[in-house]
Amino acid sequence: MVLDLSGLNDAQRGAVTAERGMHLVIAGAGTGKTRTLTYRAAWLVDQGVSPSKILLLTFTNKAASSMMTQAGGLMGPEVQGLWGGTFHSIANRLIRQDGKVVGLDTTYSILDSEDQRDLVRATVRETLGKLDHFFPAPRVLVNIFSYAFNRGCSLERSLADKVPLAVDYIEKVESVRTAYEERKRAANCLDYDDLLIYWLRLLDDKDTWAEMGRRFTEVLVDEYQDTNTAQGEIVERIAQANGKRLMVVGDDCQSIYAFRGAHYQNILGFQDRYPEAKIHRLEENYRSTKQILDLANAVILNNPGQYHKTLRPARPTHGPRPKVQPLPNGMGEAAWIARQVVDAHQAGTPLERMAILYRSHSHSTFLQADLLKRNIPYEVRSGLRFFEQAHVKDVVAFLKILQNPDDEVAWTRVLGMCPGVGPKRASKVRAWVKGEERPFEKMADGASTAVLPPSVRSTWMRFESDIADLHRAHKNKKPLGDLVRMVARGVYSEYLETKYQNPRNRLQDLDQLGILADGYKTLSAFLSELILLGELYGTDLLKGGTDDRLVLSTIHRSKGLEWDLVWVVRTSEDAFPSPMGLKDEEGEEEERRIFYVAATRARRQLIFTYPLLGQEWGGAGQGGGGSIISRPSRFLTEGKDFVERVGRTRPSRPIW
DNA sequence: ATTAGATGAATTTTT
DNA sequence: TTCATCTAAT
Repeated sequence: MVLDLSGLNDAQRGAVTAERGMHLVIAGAGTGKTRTLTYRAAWLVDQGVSPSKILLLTFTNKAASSMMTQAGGLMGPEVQGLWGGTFHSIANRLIRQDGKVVGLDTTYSILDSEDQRDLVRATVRETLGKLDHFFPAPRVLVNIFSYAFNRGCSLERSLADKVPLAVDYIEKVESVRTAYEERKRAANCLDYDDLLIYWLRLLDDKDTWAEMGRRFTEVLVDEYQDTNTAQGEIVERIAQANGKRLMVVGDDCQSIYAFRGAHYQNILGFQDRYPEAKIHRLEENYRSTKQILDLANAVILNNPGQYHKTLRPARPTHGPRPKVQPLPNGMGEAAWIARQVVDAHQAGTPLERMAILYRSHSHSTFLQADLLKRNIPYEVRSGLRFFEQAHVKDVVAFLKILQNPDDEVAWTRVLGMCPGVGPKRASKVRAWVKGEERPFEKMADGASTAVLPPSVRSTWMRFESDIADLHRAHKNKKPLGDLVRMVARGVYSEYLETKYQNPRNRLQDLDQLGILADGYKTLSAFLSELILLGELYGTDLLKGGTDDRLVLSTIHRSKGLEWDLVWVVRTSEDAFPSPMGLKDEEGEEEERRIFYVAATRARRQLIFTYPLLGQEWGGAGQGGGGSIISRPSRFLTEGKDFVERVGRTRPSRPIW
């Protein structure tokens, strides 16, 4: 393979062909970050490094998949050998393989955030009983635990940061965490953070640490500004083991995951920690017009602590100034944008080159309703993922108990589907399972019904026999898709029909799930990837038909992507910056970075809209809530010299 | 003793 | 739309 580097600019080429060692690439939005990183990987292979010795890490799945696609374009089939993915998915691959070294039972299940919440809820109920109203909700507790780990700080600090009103509960919160950890261990379940914890444990072990250094002679990290303390530590320990061969790429201005413990100090401090590291700067922007970059640069300048780089357009591209359009209300906003989309489409821009972005998923509801009404094909990249839909999780729960019979969360879910069985009776059956040597074999004879009252025995018996059949099919190495189909056609189908109003659509999803499952060799690989790569499915697999679809996405999930036309909705003071985000000191700066990310997604045209009437809370029903006149977002005010405001609908009222 | 159904409240961002 | 708690029914 001879790699053609002529398409790169000097700065990019410098980074790509730099001698092997420690490198920090500071790269603004649209400057070819991922390109540089994938060329680097291809260049290393060109230099004789085996692809299987290169570890490419990113923070999100989308970034990982676009990186692997690009790398595949450069190096062809050799890309197969590359170790590329998110921190969590790589962690899973490594500890499934070697977890035994650190005392892990490698048939573990992975908990998603809903599972975590359920388990925490059960733990709270059992350890604390009744609580007063101000004790943090399970969902919040999960956040607090996770934030403490990802930031590497104490639980108390985390609690004070996230829920200052609840600091007095610290002891109770601590006891819940202890009990939760214990419960996970008993159920042989790992949550997202545990995946990283066990990777760190592997690195604690001298031998596996050294082995890891030999295994990955080159480490490349994308979106480094989004790494948190734990991830930063993983990267650095591997680098210490492999003779400091590490390249990290990032943009401190695009650090938007502080709520998860990411800190752009990680990237700012890199030079201090590694004085020998070589710094590369990419400032030539290949994406946007000058008018868009001017706005982005002007707004981010209001963040004092940021590395100041000015994005320059690589080519002299000009276009219209970004526009600001106030509209009467949320529905008007949606309708106006939809009309613009239609116009642009008729003028020749494919839908897939346009996107509508928003701060929070809830801002998309009016848009979805309007697009549906007009028959405009769209794809939503926020909210529930394929895997997170209740019916998919239901079926997956059946499969999870086959892989890991100790999985309390999955058992509880399955048991809860049986009428007459709630939390209490479920725990009796779980206790029975734990006590049996071969629970599945015994279930074929209806053995577990003994612990239930007579009234529910016959119903549960049918669940039992389904589970026993599944177990047998799995032992006989039936294709994984068959297992999915067995569940979907068994007792579960009755549950599905009664529980959900749209059973037909859901059954179609389950067909897709079966097809997806057929592509995997092992149950464990299927289950892990479903959870860890969840967002990659759903949209791609399910909505057949046209490929030309408009994208609706949260700004967070839009990172790293680009479109010709971008609308950013709800850019009013009451929605963006998000009121929630302004709680602490650094909140405003983070919101400003989010705004920066949104603006720099656009290639040719950028349009901000906001509703003059504030959020309508309860929908159509109660007319109580919002008749407050909104003001445009402070970020638009900061960039007012670089935007054009159009269609003032309230001439008497000064908008700026 | 448990569960199921109803009522009232709340809502950022991701692995 | 989803979540927690209260109350009625089994």
